[in-house]
Amino acid sequence: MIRRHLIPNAAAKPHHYHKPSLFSTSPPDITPPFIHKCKTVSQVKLIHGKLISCAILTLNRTSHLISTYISLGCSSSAVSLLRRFPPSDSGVYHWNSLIRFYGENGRFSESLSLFRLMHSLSWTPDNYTFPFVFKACGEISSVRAGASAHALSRVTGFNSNVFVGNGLVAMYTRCGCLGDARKVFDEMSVIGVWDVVSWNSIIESYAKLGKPKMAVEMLRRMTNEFYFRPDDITLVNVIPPCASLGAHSLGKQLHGYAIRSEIIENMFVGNCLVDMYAKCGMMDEANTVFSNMRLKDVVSWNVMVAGYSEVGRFDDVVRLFEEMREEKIKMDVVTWSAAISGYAQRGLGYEALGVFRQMLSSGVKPNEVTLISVLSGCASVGSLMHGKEIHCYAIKHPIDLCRNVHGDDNMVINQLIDMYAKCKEVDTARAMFDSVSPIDRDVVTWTVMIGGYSQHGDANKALKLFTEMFEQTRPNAFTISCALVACASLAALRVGKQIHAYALRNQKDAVPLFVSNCLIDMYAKCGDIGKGRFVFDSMTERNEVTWTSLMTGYGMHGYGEEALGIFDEMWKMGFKLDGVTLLVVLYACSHSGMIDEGMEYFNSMETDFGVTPGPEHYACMVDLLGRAGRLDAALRLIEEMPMDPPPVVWVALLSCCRIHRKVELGEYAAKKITELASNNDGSYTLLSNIYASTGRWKDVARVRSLMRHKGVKKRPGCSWVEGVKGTTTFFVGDKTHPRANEIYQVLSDHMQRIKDIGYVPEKDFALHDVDDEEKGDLLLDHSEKLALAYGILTISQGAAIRITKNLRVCGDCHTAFTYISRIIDHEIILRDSSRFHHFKNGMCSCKGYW
DNA sequence: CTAGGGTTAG
Repeated sequence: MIRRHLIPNAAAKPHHYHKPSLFSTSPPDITPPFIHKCKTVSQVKLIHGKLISCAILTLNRTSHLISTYISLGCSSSAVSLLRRFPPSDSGVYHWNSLIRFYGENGRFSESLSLFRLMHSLSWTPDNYTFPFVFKACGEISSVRAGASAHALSRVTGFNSNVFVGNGLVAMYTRCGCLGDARKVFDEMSVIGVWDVVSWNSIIESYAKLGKPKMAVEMLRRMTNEFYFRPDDITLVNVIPPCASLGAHSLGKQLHGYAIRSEIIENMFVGNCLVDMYAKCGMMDEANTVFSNMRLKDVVSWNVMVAGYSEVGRFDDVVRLFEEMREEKIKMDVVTWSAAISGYAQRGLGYEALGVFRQMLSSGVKPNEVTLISVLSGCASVGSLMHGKEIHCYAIKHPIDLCRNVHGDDNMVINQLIDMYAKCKEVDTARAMFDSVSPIDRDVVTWTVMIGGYSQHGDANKALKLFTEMFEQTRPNAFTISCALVACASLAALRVGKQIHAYALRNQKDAVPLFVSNCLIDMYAKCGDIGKGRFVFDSMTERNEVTWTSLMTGYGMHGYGEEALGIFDEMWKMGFKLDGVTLLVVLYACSHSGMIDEGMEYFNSMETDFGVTPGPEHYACMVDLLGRAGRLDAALRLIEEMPMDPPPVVWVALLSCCRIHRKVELGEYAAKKITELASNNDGSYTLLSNIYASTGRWKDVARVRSLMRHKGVKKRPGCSWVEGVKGTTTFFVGDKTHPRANEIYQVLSDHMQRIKDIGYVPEKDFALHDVDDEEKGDLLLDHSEKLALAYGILTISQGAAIRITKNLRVCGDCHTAFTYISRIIDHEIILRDSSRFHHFKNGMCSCKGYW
């Protein structure tokens, strides 16, 4: 009390202080504006100390001190000052400032700690406190803290404040609690405190938490029932839901409203509109909005790029990309990632890699999305080396293989598994798959591995994994289609049917188009083209792949007319016909012996369909002509090729030489294959068989020894037959089956019976797999014959016997099967590496073209 | 002294 009136001693002034003016005066001059001029904490502390020593620390002065401390970020001093005072209404302001200060600096946990401290010191938060607190809870996604603050706001009666209510809705949204957000929103209506922000917040809730329909519905109620005028934030919240719903007419209305209300000037609204039109595939409209935007940022460009990329207008993607460079738009990680992914998705893997390098040199840091994009580029071109490089990059840089930008996904590791599998390193892929603990595997992890096995590894392993998967998770449409591909390659009709049934049982809406396409392919490759047609007929939507799949099916079953019919229809319907379509047509002609038609299509490829023939088309034509015995024409075609003939073309010629026993031409073709440094195991076997068929045994021995010398391994032929209890596989001369004796007995019985009706073994095929002289009974050993015998033994009368062979069927077996089909009560459906043969009543559907 | 915003992927 006495010291209060003491005058500060001027001599106490610290000599090192550079602004003596502050201290050259007496206490009454230390006024608030003066204190606020302090630029450093130490200045404030000096004044603080002075005031204490003068005992003139009034509440009023303290208040200015506290706010100065807070504004300078020295919250500890502010807190220690606040703790000295009993709670008061005016003091709450300082707590609010403190809590806000931490929030503004992203220190949300500390913000909440202060709130708890304040509460424990018996201060009562007010309507300003809660919004800061809820914001902090939302930012750290803590429903616990949020809900307890919510409870406190009820106790204090501040929950009827519109700011508090809006803060709550936002908080629950950020915590992912849509129900709670909606509850708060509804409670607010009871006390009638809604404002535009409340509506914006609840719309945002639905938009962010995956309920676009409800977001749109809330917009309707906001405008139609409660007559609120949407503002720029409303539009930014509701246009993305329109985009994801494909609701372009509502989007257009909002666009119109934005123009009338001049909200269109807001760049964010513009970006949303561009994105909405782009996602609805309306690139012209998107471009109009984009061009009319006065202010654009990198996002405006990004959404345009993404839009063009989505609809496959890749030239426009590149154009925009170049324009961005010219206009010096600073590209961000999204721009680069989108460009990389655009290239990768078009199969332009090396271009994708090039863009990735440019990105690195531009200094923009790649993120998870960038890496998966560039990895998919590596996968698309099968570049293992680059893929490994990216893998190393991911390890060396702070990129979490098991986290995406949202922190909840295995994107990078899944993409790595996919990349390794597509680069034919299936075992490496599997090792990575195994390194992900089962609990962390998601449906994509399983799908890429199953897809890897079904396309580049062992389809049996794919199906095994598919079964294992059910222990942990359920397949999606992508998984299903991968499994169907595996069934198709194994001709596993039974499993294929089960998967088809599963897809039908578990469909939410319709079976997706691409799954149906896989089904057609699966049924066709499993020998049931009728069921493939059934799937085709029951589809409500078809694309070029659908039509091509059915056409391929008809082609490989020898239904040339039907295949050509499909092709004509496709053409009439205006489908884009590409190299693949044409190749399928040519093969259909080849498999049905339609030489003239094939020639006609081939000759008019460029003029009528605008497709330049590639090496595969030439190979197919060589096959077509050669098979028909027109080997000279085939050779002429090769010589007329505008490019250097690749090995496939010569292999096709060689295999025709085998059929027609043309030794010299065969040798010529084989020489070409060797010159092209292609160690094709099939070509050696073919050549050796040509020599064998003409009795040139020394040459046979020479080729065999050459193969041994060069380490060329002949792929072992094997056949499998689908039975009730699963699939049984036979190799050449296989005696490992428990019922081997019975199988051989059945086989020799049948062989004897067909000899009686005119079958003569074609001995030269015996050399297919052996190199000793015992040619006699060896024909009996062929895997397809063993499979057939097993089928006769186990499959019920009248049912088809379905056999699949990994190589081309041997000529003698083909003849034998034709005879056997006369004496057994089964249709024999044989799939070899090139097509289907349906043997029935002494006829084969291939009519000799195989 | 108070709350709310866009884009990229398998």
